[in-house]
Amino acid sequence: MKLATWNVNSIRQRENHVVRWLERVQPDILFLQEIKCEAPQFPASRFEALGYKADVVGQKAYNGVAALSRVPVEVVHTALPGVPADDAQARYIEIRTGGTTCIGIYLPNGNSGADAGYAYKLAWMEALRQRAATLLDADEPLAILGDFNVCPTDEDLSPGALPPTDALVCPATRAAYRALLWIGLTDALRALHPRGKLWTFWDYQAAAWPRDIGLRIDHALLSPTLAERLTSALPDRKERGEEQPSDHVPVVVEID
DNA sequence: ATGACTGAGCATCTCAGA
Repeated sequence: MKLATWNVNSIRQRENHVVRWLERVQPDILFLQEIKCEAPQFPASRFEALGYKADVVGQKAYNGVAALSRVPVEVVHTALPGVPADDAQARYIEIRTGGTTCIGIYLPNGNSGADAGYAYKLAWMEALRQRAATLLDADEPLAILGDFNVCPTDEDLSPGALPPTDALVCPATRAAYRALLWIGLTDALRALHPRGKLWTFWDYQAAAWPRDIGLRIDHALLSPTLAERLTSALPDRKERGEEQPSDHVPVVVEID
């Protein structure tokens, strides 16, 4: 099983990139983030032509997630259980394929909206931890992929790329990420590549890409039985060098 | 030489991203 996640920074701007990438990599499921449109504007037919069904959780202008699947899936949730029902932000999609639960997330950045914005990020992370714990208690396979907006350690960003107070790196954010690991999830990329740069994001500004100033903020977390069968896990750096790229690249994991 | 980005929207600027 090949699972992938990609923050595309507008699906309408990146439609052709995603089509070419699906043809090249052929994942079973690709989770998308920041599609930045509502479901009717999502170019589902382009992907259906390649054999991928689109399940879309959209909103106007901001956020928005989707799952493209070439295997049979059923949608279980389109919002994160435990987040207030009046939250209209499209950041979560939970699907099942066979007995495996796969979740795609776009975790709040936390740098905007002052104290309330950051509190929302932490509340969202705690709700995700509780949802994951519930699913792990059922002892069935679970994978969570997406843009977590967390650099888990100092090895996950170029030195000086962000101030230590930034919502992507500050201690409370990292503690909330570690809490996801403590309940039994495995960080797939670090499980196979414990050291070194594994950037998944390069800012558009300040020539970050040619200087290789990046962050690792897109992750794949696996339950124990999936982690035991993990055979590869890498960001696809090639995509950042394409014309008009997203600022994120895909992350791909393969499970035997 | 202290520079410098991208996208959506009701838009000629603001907000958000990270």
